[in-house]
Amino acid sequence: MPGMARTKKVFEMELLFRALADRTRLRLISLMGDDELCVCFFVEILRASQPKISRHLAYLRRAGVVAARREGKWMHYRVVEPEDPHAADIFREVRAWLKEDESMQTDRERLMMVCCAPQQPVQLRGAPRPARLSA
Amino acid sequence: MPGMARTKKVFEMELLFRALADRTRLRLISLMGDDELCVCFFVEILRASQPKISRHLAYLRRAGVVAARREGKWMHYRVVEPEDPHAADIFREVRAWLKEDESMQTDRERLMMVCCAPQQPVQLRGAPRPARLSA
DNA sequence: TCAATATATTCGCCTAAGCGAATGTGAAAA
DNA sequence: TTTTCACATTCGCTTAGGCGAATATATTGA
Repeated sequence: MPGMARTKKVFEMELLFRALADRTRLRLISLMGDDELCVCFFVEILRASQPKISRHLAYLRRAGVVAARREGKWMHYRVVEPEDPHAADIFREVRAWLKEDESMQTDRERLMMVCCAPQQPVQLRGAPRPARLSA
Repeated sequence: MPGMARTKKVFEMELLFRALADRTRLRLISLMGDDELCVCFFVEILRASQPKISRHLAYLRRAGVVAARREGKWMHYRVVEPEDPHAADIFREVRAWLKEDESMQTDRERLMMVCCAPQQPVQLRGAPRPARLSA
């Protein structure tokens, strides 16, 4: 039924924009960048409660914007490009925007500081560090 | 205070995405295209109640996505490009996406049919036709 | 001045969704 | 096997926002 497909496309647009319409979720997407990141880092950097972070990550997962991978006790989240080419274009623009935003840069700088510090904060002892930042 | 400015930017992102996170509002933006359009046409084409259309147009106006101009009894709405260059890029991508969406194309075809018809529907007698379509 | 027209706003109801607090779950460690 | 750790989910509450119905407002025409 072609009517269904049309409706579905617009629904996916709405889904994407709803996912992007929240400051916490924008910060999560910005922190992931092009790498995987462990949940405990989001909690540490955003200084938000763990359930709050988990709920927003679940929201992003349901919207198809991120994917999760389990590694032992830890969950790693990464950004997923939308299949629709237009959606992918828009999503790329959004991430470029986030890269230039000052408050998002501050978050990422804090992430670098935490990852590269000789001594991890108590919450993060033993947590798997993001690949690119730990090199 | 630089902290304010940072927060404001992200808030404007959220505002834009919330404005885009609704099917009716996407249809309104798509119908405006690059022209002004009179409210009565939105009501006619979307086959929605006049208060519903007005409320969504007010929402878009508050979000800074459209502007309104009065001409006698009629109100004309048009799309406004965001000031922020990244926001403008994203908004352009969204409108390009809308142009390629089938259901949005159907709306615009209906608009052309109504505007170019020799006899306007009862609701639209005397309504000012959009500039480019009435030529 | 009064009625008609085009549009905007308000009201009451309902759902989506945000938050903190508490609780559940799966994997590793003890 | 029990405990601990990392994370997910649920619950109760609150707000944003969508809708139809009714009403308000602004402009024009009679």
